[in-house]
Amino acid sequence: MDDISPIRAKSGTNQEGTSAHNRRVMIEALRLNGALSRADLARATQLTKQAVSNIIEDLESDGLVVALDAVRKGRGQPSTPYRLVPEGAFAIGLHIDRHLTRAVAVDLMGSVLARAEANLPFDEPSKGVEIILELIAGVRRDLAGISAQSEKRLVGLGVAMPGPFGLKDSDDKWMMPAWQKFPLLETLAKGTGLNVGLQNDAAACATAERIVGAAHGVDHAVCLYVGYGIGAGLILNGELYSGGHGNAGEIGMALLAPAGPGSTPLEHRASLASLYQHLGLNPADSDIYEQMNALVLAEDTKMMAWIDGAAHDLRWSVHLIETIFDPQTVILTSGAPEALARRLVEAMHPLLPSIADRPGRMLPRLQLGTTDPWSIALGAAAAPISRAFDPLFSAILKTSPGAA
Amino acid sequence: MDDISPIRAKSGTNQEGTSAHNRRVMIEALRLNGALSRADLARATQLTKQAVSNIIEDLESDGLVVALDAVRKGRGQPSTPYRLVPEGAFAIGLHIDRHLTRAVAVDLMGSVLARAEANLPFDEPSKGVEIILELIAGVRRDLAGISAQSEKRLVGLGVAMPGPFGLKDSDDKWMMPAWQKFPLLETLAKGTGLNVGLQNDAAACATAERIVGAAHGVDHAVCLYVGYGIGAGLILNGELYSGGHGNAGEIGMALLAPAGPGSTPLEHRASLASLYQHLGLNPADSDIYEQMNALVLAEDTKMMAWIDGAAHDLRWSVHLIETIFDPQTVILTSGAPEALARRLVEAMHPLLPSIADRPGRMLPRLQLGTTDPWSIALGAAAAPISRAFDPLFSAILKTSPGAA
DNA sequence: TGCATTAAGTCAACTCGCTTGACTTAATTA
DNA sequence: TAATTAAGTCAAGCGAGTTGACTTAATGCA
Repeated sequence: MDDISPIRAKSGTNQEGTSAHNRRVMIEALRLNGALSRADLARATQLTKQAVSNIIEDLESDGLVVALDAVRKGRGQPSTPYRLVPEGAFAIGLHIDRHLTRAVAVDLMGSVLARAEANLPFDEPSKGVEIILELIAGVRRDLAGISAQSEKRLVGLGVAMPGPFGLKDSDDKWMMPAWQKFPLLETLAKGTGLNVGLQNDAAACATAERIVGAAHGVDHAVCLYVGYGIGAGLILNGELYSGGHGNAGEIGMALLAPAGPGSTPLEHRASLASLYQHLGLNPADSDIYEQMNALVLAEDTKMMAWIDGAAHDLRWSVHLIETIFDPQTVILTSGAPEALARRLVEAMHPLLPSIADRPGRMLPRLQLGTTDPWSIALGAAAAPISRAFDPLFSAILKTSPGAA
Repeated sequence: MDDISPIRAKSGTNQEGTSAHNRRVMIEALRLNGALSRADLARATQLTKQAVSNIIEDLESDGLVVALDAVRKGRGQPSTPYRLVPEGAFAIGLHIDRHLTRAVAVDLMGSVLARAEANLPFDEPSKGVEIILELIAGVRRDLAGISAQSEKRLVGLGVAMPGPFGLKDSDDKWMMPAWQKFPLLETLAKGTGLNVGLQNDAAACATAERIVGAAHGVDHAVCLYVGYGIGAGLILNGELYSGGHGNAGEIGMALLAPAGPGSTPLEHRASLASLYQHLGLNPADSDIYEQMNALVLAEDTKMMAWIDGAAHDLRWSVHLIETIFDPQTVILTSGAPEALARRLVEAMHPLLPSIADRPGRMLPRLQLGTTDPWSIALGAAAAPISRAFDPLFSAILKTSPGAA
């Protein structure tokens, strides 16, 4: 953000930027529409048939798209649809949580091809990094067994971990203080030789919903993630928004009232950490997931009470989010078992009135997203893919580091 | 957003898009840095000297920039700095409020060159539009007296009025129901022959702060506007964010608590409307501004009580905004007298803790912005200028309607 | 059966805007 | 006075989308 030079200016662009943008537009169009012919693409992108032909030829020789069988649909020469090749690119995603870390390998379409997990020492990042590097190496080996070209086509490593990042030194047990100070990204970049990017867990969840979930093709969506903490992933104008310092959406610390006894952080009321505390569960238990599921299915009184309490605050969070962002939809995702997340969404209804309560809505105001515990790692992996292949403003600029 | 064609895709770009982007980058660089030589611009934008030379030549012949005297600064040939020409473009801004409407003409630098105001019938838009068209015509005449080329260089008409827009039919007295239904933009477009754009008052305020105020050159800022209602103008990634349906930032309807007795819209506690009600003032009084000012200067008990109450809720609003957006700064602007706004900002301190409370901050967490009652009209006028001259993603696309 | 119609896709020449590298201009410094 | 440094220009080059004519291959109608 802060330039070394005192002159502030955006970067210019040239034909390379044009070409990069158009390639990305093609890829996005194929991702959103499944398969399209060159003529379809030309109409949709407003480029000429010839320009599209050249770009598709390039993409095909790069192994990113393939032709399908020609289809006859009425008069005229049959069209040849093209679709993305899943094996056209791969990425590694890493999800670091308090007690556990997960790594996945995904392809261009966001399918998970390999996965691995391991326990993580909460307070010893230097040991933890070794475990992580081993985990990543394992996933890479698995991936290499699936596609011989995987290493060449690996576009990066995405890391997701609980935020917020870069605050004052803090010993807040909600965060992971030892990890906050450790030079994680540099170490991982050295250890893997890959481009490394970081986002918080909620942002990763939103990225996952955008590539393969409920936010696919939606340009304005907010993804509420109820994990150990709670956060919101913001998709604004079709891009993830990270704020001035990368901490946008870190609503766990949001106070529920301006002052007085109700002035509690949201995280203390509506997060799995608060649930564990309420129920006296130990988050380090290996069967914690099953314990929660059983309690929900049994309609355990204390569980139901927590759900009602959390729903009360989440309902209002949705109201505030709608009021502030005017999104097309809000998606609730969670690291909790699906039955629990479903009960939570049900308990949040009826929603509070807001500007989202408008005529002619296409999407529901609130929907249940994924509850797959691997989805954050998936979202982390989707981030480098998105950086490399989605049409972004930054991708046209001369300083753009991304490749496509 | 919703295409007629079932195929969804972004538009491609070509050399025209490249050129348009680079022109805009030059203009923005000159706006942010005052005056720069071609060599400076080449370094800042990462374009070649030659490319910059050609673009500057074009801009000069278009009357958008002029050369200043050459400056010697060390070895080498002296550089010739260029600066923007204020008379390079003009725009009209219109601020429609409940009882009053204001029109201004501004130049490329955002200086107000002409202004006019009139009372407006609250319930009769068809009569109101005639008044408005007359007002605009008057401002245009004044502008033509200042610059002979003004008509040729008029890039558009920006309209700001209280939102939210496009909701269910409502007779909420806080809104302007008759105006919501009236085809205002079409009528104004026909009546003036100009491109017309609409934003809500808080967004206009943020646009004004960005072009000539505290948000100049800041890419992540939120502008709280305390007017008859209350709203937030969101500047994210250097662009105004409007949400999925143009109502982002309409926080007046945000409930202050999830349920129960405290569940009041923010607008009922922290807006000038609530102040008028609290003090028993009549907003239609012509000297309402002076009345408020006198009460603040006299430290009137009821006034101070309102300030304390509003500050209580606003302090918390700032906390939530910081938590959700992670902006570089929050700017409080108001249609109230400066003394009142200043007291309000003072009463909001100390601010609540949030992620904005970080080490190494450059900008204050909260600052007082403009209290000029004309600033919304100014912001409305700045919008078409921004659309036409700022580097925007949409400006590189083939469908881009803006001119530069 | 045969020909007009329609649409996908290609060919080759063109244009536009940035790039390249050498060159000119004009100042400072030794 | 000559070397050095930096701004800015010149002219050829190149890459990517555009243009318009052409080819290919279906359908539909007589």
